[in-house]
Amino acid sequence: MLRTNPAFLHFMEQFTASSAEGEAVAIKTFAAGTRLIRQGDTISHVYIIREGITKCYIEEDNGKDYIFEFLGKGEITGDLEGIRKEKCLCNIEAITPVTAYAIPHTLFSWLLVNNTEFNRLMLEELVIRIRQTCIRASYQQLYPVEYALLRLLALEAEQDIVIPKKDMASYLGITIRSFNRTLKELRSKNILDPQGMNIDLSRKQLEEILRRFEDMG
Amino acid sequence: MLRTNPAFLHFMEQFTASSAEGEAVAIKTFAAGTRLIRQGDTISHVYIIREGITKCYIEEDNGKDYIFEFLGKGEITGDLEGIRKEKCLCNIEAITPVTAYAIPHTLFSWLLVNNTEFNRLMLEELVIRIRQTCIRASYQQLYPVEYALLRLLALEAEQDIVIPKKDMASYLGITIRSFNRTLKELRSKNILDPQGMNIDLSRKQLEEILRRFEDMG
DNA sequence: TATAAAACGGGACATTTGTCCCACTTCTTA
DNA sequence: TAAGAAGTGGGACAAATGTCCCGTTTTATA
Repeated sequence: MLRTNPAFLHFMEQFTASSAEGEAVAIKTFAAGTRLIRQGDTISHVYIIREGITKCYIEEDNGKDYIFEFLGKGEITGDLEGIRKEKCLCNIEAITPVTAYAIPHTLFSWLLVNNTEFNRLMLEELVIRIRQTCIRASYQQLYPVEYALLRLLALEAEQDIVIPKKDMASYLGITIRSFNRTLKELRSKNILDPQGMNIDLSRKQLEEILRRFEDMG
Repeated sequence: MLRTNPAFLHFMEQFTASSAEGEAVAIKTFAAGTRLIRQGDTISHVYIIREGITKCYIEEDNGKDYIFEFLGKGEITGDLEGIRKEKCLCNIEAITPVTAYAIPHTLFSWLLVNNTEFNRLMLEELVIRIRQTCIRASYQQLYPVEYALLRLLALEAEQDIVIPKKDMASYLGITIRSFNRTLKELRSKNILDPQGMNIDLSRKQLEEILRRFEDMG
């Protein structure tokens, strides 16, 4: 759920410090709640997050949001639009204060062609993104919400970040009402702790429950 | 829904015809119903479809399928696994007889590094795939099935291909029962023709109906 | 051509999810 | 500190979707 890319971050640190072209890279800061990128806009920079957490989401015309990922250190965004000049697909919104490298499209394109390492990092990043998006789209479509919610809470516990409830619901593509209802059911089954939304099981027990969903739906 | 990539196909035709390295590329044929790639396998080739149509889908442990795309001429598959050596994410199954270029991973990697055009084509392909997957995941999650079904039927009419009902349902991530029910509702609203599943509206009328969904859900 | 196998279409019912609404808390800020 | 705004949690009902099942039609094949 919170993607990071240490290799990309490391590359940028090196690149800005040691290369002449690195001077074209600016560092921008964004307050929590502001957007790095606005869906539908045409942009001229690619961002690589240096610090902070953002959410990447589509706002549908009916007013609902669908969050794809939370992006942290080293994640790149605006890259799709840098590679194929199209309007921005998603909103990228800071949910904590964010600082990011801003790379002009000209430099971005130049790096893709002239820097093998950068090109490689970009390819791998795109591949990871496709894999994760596909895996999630599939199980959110084919398993009950309870299953997806448990997986989400497990991830949240591993990385210890706190995501607003509203955003978790949007990540699952459901309403807050459904989200709350499912939480309550999990509590009544003693899978979550009585008040909060923490998983009240050992890793092993959790896996056993997830497996049960998978064995027969 | 049926993705194709003429530029990729064209590249392969040129490459196999004119380059020495092209000799490493084999042409394989697959009967309808057989798989080019099996989910979970480790593979050593990338395929580019020369002729025919395949479906790209994940089989979940609970027995349900989720189809991401139907892939036609010029589409590449096995590329994710060629870039990052991981187990296959999806099944690729021929739904018509298929012939495809089979490119060994060694050559694939070599092309990515040494052939700027190929690298470029690959980047663009990945970007397109991400965009489409994201867009679809979002609206399938946030709009009623009726909306997604209409969009699907509109696409099917444009390209004129026939997809089995079972597969259309899997593409939408729903059961055949729900699929039939929705068809019936659309017929009773005179949006589809009385017997079949063809859209019985002008392009304009259809867009009007889709817009209504988008304006308020 | 006869028969089995597969696809099709839909009724009846259960489950899941959304919508609407309200009471209660918490947070702003005038 | 009071008043309004925003967030929380959940009841009641409506709508959407899945499950199970059965009779019909189409397709494949012996």
